[in-house]
Amino acid sequence: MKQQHSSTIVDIAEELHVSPSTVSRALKNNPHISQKTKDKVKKMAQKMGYRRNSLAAGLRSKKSDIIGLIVPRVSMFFQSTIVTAIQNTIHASGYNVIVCQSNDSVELEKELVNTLFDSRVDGVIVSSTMFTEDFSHFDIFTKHQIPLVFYDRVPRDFPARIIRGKDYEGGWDAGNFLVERGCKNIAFINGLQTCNLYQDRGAGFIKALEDNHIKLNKNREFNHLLTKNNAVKTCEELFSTKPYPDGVFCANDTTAIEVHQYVRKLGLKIPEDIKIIGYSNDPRTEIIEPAMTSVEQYPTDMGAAAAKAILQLVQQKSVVQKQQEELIPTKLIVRSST
Amino acid sequence: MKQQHSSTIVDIAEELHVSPSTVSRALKNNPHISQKTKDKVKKMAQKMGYRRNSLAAGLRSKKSDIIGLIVPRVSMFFQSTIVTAIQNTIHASGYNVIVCQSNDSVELEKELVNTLFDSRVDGVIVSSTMFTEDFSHFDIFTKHQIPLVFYDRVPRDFPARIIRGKDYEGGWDAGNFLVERGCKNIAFINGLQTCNLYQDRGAGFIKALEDNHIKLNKNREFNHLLTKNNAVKTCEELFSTKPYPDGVFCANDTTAIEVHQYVRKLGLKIPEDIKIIGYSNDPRTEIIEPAMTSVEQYPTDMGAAAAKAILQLVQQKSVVQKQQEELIPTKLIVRSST
DNA sequence: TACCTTTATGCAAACGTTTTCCTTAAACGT
DNA sequence: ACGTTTAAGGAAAACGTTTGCATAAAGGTA
Repeated sequence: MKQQHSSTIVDIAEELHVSPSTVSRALKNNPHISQKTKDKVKKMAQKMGYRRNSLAAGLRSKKSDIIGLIVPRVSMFFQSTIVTAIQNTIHASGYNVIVCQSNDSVELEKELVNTLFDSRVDGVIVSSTMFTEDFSHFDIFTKHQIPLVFYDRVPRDFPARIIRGKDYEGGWDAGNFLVERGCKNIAFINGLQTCNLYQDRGAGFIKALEDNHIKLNKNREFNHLLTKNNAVKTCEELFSTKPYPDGVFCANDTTAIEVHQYVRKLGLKIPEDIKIIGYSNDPRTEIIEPAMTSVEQYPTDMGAAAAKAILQLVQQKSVVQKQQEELIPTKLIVRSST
Repeated sequence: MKQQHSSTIVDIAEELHVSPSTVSRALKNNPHISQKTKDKVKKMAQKMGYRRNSLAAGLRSKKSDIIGLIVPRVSMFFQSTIVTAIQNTIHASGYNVIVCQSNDSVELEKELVNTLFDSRVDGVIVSSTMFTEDFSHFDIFTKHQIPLVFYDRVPRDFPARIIRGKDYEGGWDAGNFLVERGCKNIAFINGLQTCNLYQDRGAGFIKALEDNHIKLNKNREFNHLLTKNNAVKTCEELFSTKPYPDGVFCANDTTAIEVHQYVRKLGLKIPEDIKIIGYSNDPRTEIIEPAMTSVEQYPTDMGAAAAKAILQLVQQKSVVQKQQEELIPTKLIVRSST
């Protein structure tokens, strides 16, 4: 009953009185093998419960049919949607994905890079941590000709394919829309400036205000980790003195939701007294009341684009020499909060 | 510049005029190697940019230090939280995790089982699809002595470690609480009966009503996939005739939220006219207004338990012969919706 | 001095494939 | 009837480690 030793290509060969090479070729539908032999081999493989050892195969052939994926965390809506899209696309092409979470830790990210390299993955897709400014730990892939694609959180300058959202435009749209809706006294809660996302969203937002001849008061602008706790602290500061702002743009939805809850507790009416815009179109934004205006990033499209990019590079075994960007549009989803 | 050929243990050996075995042992801190040699080897490895080939190592040593994880989808809050917990715990013990999504497809699940086996993972953690009733495709692991742990969506009878929530108790608490709050005319929207979760939540819920001498009207009980669309359809049926139910228990939060929105559009007041309870304590439940009562499942604890279980089995190389269950408690989080 | 341990290292096989280079026999063309 | 092509398959090396066994040197003991 207990079958300790899983059968190998050699076992099948012996059973059938053919050579191991014939078995290997037959299983891979090599044209040099007759149909009759192929059938015979496959039937026996089936019967003996043969399963190929991909470690051995990968060692010899120098490819694993595995794509590595490094993401900051799968528990964020945007990222988990992307992971799903990537996995579906890649699996449909016969490759497998191994998903690793960096937990937004640069140290862990470096470790994961090494682990993936050690596993000899055929290609890598990365959305870096929020704190990654030096991307040199990814050099090992380019140095060894392993295709590399970044998405969303990406380096400014790195010889790789880059898929990113139009964060500048997303920020601009948010800023412009607040002004259009009559906001004069605007606050802006942005993320850490170590990350391209927040640099771009911020630059776009501020440009929109400038374009409308509105200036952003310096003490109405915040740059910090966009967590619940930080959002509350910022609210305490922001609403410690009147006049209150009449419009707030938050560079992520978690923050926007906290602000929303805070100002309602304060007795302010949304959108009459204050308008709020978030970023990412998280499912919570349409549940909250009044529903929140937010910037849609089309994560499914972004994931599919990243997957297609890596597949293309892997299949044609080419490594890009210089940065090559692809942009995914954004769209302001207008709801009751504005 | 372009370093095509990554250096191997043999390269280091030649450089240092020692044997490959010495290098191998030195790198793994084998006690038979002198400290001097270890230092020398490690320094050279570093200098030459050596990275071990884990395919080769795994092939020879018959272990990969990789734990496979099969989950239905990472985009659900409960699951993504668990994945994170599992990954953190396992990584801390020096193993790596490869995450695979079955997308709730039994076919894909079978494929993933094979892929993981082919990669010779050291152990496997599984939360099955909602439709998996026949678990025999997992036999390959037990047959080859590869430890296996199921969590959340688990088989009724399978020789493996099982970590599951107290769904029966969770259901009972929900039922009992609705009665306590005065509901007489109760509706129950449950998931597909192919899945242990919904069988248990259902059985517990109904038992609670029985214990309170309340009977559940058959046309107030639904069993279907718990999607948004289905929730709306069920609402249309449920609220097509009066009297409306005065309490609803939904076996997941997505459904509870849809019901919530539906009855508010209908002009009913929550909780005065109707009370609603969901399951899983999804972040959306505390955002929605009024905030929703829901059953907390402690996904982080469940993930940690699953990870510890597999690590223990892998490290002592033991395979369990008969089902062995560990239960994670649940807790009814009472909010304004009741 | 002879013998036994201990310590540090080398040798070579083994892991299960894939792949390069051959061999053989049959089929083909003229 | 001859050389030439084609089809089918085998032999053996190779991929980069790990590991059981052997060995040499150094140290300890009687």
